[in-house]
Amino acid sequence: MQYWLMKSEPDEFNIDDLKTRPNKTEPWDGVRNYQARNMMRDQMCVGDKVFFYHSNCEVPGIVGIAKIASKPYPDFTAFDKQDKHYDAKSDPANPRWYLVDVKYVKKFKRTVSLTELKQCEALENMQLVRKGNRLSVMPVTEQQWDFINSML
DNA sequence: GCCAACGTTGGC
DNA sequence: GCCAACGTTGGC
Repeated sequence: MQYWLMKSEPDEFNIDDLKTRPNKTEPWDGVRNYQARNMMRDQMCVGDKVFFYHSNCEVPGIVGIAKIASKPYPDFTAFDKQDKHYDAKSDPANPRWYLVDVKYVKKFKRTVSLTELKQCEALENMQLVRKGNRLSVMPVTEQQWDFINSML
């Protein structure tokens, strides 16, 4: 089993939205970055655990835990002309973009803020705290996972 | 294959 | 709202 961190802008889709979805599950659509896609398409397995991260907001940070709830499958929003994430170059016969379903596990009692994460020596190699990092999906090591859970 | 121009992300 | 960092595009 692997661990991940996935970012979402809370104005668009936050952890409470995930919790109130049918079956507490939502397709993680709209990722249009190849590195992030490769991780979802090639590495994610059902049952992998995910830190749910709120970005581009008042207090950016990790707000809870989710898990991977489906195998990777083509991102259907790329085929929908009405959709904000429509991509004419994604051919349904040979899809360019993939996603997985993500299911709610729990919300932390408090947000573990980015500021706080940056202050931890144990996390200095984490991609998230590196300058200029813009990846919306990234791997987390078991050590990092355990450490962050111990910060609560 | 280089690289300038442009668009996006996301912290602050 | 600003802007640094980074990814993508497209001319050459």
